[in-house]
Amino acid sequence: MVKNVPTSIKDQFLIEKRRNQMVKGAVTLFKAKGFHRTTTREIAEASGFSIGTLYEYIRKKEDVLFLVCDYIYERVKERMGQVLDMEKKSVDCLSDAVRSYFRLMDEMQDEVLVMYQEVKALSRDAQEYVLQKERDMVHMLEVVIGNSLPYSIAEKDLKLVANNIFVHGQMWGFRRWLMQKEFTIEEYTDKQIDLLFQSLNLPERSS
Amino acid sequence: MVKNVPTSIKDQFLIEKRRNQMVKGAVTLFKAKGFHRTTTREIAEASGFSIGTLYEYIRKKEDVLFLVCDYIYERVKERMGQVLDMEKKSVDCLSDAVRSYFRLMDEMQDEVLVMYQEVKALSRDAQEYVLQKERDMVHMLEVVIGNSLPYSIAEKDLKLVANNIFVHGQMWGFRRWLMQKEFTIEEYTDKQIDLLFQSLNLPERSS
Amino acid sequence: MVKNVPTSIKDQFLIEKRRNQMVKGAVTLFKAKGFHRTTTREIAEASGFSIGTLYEYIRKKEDVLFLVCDYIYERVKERMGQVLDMEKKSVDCLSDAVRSYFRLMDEMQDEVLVMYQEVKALSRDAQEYVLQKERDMVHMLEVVIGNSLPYSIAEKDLKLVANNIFVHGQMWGFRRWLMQKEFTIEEYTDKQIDLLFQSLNLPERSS
Amino acid sequence: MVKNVPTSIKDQFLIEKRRNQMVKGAVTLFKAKGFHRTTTREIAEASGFSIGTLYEYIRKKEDVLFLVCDYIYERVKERMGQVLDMEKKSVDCLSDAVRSYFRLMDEMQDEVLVMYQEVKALSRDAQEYVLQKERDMVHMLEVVIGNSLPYSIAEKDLKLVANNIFVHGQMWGFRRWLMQKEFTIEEYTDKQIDLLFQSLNLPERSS
DNA sequence: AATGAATGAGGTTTCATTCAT
DNA sequence: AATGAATGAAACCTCATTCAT
Repeated sequence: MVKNVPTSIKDQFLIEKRRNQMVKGAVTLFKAKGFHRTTTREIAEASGFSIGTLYEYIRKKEDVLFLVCDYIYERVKERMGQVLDMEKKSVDCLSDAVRSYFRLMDEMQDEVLVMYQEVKALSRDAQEYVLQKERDMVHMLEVVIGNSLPYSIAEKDLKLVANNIFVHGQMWGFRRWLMQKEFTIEEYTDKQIDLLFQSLNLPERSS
Repeated sequence: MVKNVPTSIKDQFLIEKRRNQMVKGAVTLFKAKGFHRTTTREIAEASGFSIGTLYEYIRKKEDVLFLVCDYIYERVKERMGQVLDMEKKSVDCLSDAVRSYFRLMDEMQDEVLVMYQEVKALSRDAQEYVLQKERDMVHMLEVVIGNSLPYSIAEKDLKLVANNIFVHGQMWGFRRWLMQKEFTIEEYTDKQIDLLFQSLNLPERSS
Repeated sequence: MVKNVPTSIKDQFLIEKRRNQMVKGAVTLFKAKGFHRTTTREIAEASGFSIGTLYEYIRKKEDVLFLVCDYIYERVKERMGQVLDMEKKSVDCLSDAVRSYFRLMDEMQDEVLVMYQEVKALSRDAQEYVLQKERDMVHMLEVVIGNSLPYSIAEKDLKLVANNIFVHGQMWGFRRWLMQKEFTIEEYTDKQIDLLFQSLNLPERSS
Repeated sequence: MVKNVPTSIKDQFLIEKRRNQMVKGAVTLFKAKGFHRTTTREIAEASGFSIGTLYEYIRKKEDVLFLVCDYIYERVKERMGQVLDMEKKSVDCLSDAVRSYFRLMDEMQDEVLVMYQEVKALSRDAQEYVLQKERDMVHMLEVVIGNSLPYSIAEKDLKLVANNIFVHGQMWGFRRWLMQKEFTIEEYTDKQIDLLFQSLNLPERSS
């Protein structure tokens, strides 16, 4: 399930460290100029090492983008996992999960925006990999919703609701110019949860 | 409000014709390879004329992308206008509008996908122009919703709901690999309208 | 049997002209620095046009080398053809052919040297193509020898003798530092023909 | 006359050992991909040590090629010396020498091919050195021929015949695709010796 | 109006070599 | 002696744009 980017470096710890530098530098650049307008030299510079060193840790420019995408999904999965681990299966759990997810999407706005706009620059393979990660995440939401509902719900409806929540979270980032002029992240979260609960016939949150 | 792409050609009719050829050819290419990976030569070829001729009708490659975006929004606005023109202000009007909008998003999937993935390649100016068009469209939805509701609703809630609907429509296209394996466009539309109506406390649709 | 190098130029006459410029420029450079040490920019400059233009007439640097090889073989085949066309089938015909071939190898020394040292830089495909041309040329020599001999000779012996002659011709060029200090091309030719005739038990040439 | 490649290692025995590893690995690689397409990293790996270590035993990549060429000539000279040492000066001696030389060329095919195709990648200095070795070897053949002939022969003719033999030997390797489909090494040797003897007016070999 | 040959800036990637450990 | 991470010059190639015909 893990797709490793080849490297000629042997020190695993160094790989980790350098690639983190890369992701950090690259996200800033991609956000500002997009993947295609960013040169590999700029990425190297922003990462704090030479172009030669950059290519010791990746094979192709595309690998940087893949690393960025991977980084995002790893973070999301980690966070979602924390919420899911909580064993209490109640309605509160759902609002907590959504709130948690939205907060993460707010924190990782830049990364999400970048990923949203640039995935299609990845190879078919990498796109498929990223898509699977997305499916996994939506599935996590499905589980939370399923656990939280006091009644049973059709599989398909579950899927749709989960997808809606998922997209609403990303939308906060990728439609920032439209949403963030109107709402704070708290307002946005509250209102979306209200709408969600209403559409699911759940009791008003006490908040 | 209209942003014209300069050209050295005098014959207005010819401009229209050639640019339609361009948009058609370009969308196919952009969908397949993305804006950056598509060359101007390919666009010219797909449009049925030479690279020299292409540059008689645009100034820069970016102009082609702009023309594509413009084309999409023109179509959406036109269609939404038709729905809005209907004077009856009832709940049915809302479901009709959403249904209509979703159907259009289904028809123009490719164009929407392209636009979604490539806007950031436009210049600030053009992006601002496109963003405004999007605001206009969301506003149209706000009007429809406002007109349809039997009760009054806060401005902010209206905006959020309109944005949700807008994104749900696009989501059908840009998350096609996830949605279209699960639903037909009719199912998707019905279910989303159901959820929408429930979240708005509107009576179940009869259909 | 012809392996065309793709180009984006449509004017056939122009292709011919530009490629001749290329071959001329490239041979000089390859002779001086070898294929790998010669840069595409140098080739473009030596050809009298820009790097961009160079790449309108070829796809890869390797194509230049292929064009050079092709040029040589075309020339040799043409010249050998002239000799072979002469219908008189006598011993003189053989010495004429060898003399003719050696003279050509002398004229095209640089090209032959280049080809000798650089064929292995070609792709498998191109190498196969070039090898076939070489087989063709050796076969032409076989025919001349066969026609000239007053007695019959085993197929294998014919092949060996033809190969020897062929290599002796090239050797004049690719071992120039050793041969050309010792002999003039006339001396070299005369002496090789003497040895050849003796080994074939043919009467001493009158010359 | 010996041209030493500088190194920072003191232990002479180690130098010898490591360089043998290098030559062995390098020949395989050069044969497969040519000198220029082979990277120093590959050479190091094929030699069984790290890139850092490689550079402890050579100064520049070219040194590896030089070492390979040197190795070949050392072997040839050694073998030819053995044959020459035999004091009997007869016609048999000539056919033995040729046979011996051809056998060596067969054994060292790969090395000879590599050297043939890559000498021009050496510096002027190294090329001059290698050329001198070649002159030495041709001269050894001249001596053998001179000793074997029952009549006197002009210096120039001697030189030419020696050169022909020399090239015929290498030709077995560098024209392998053409020769080795047609002949076994024994056939090839026999036939070439036949032709040689005939051209020198020597009696048919008994064998 | 239409064509397509020409241009060259600039992008990605490779790889010989160094040097601190 | 051995290692391998770091470097950056330099190579190949692409492609948006121009302009003479």
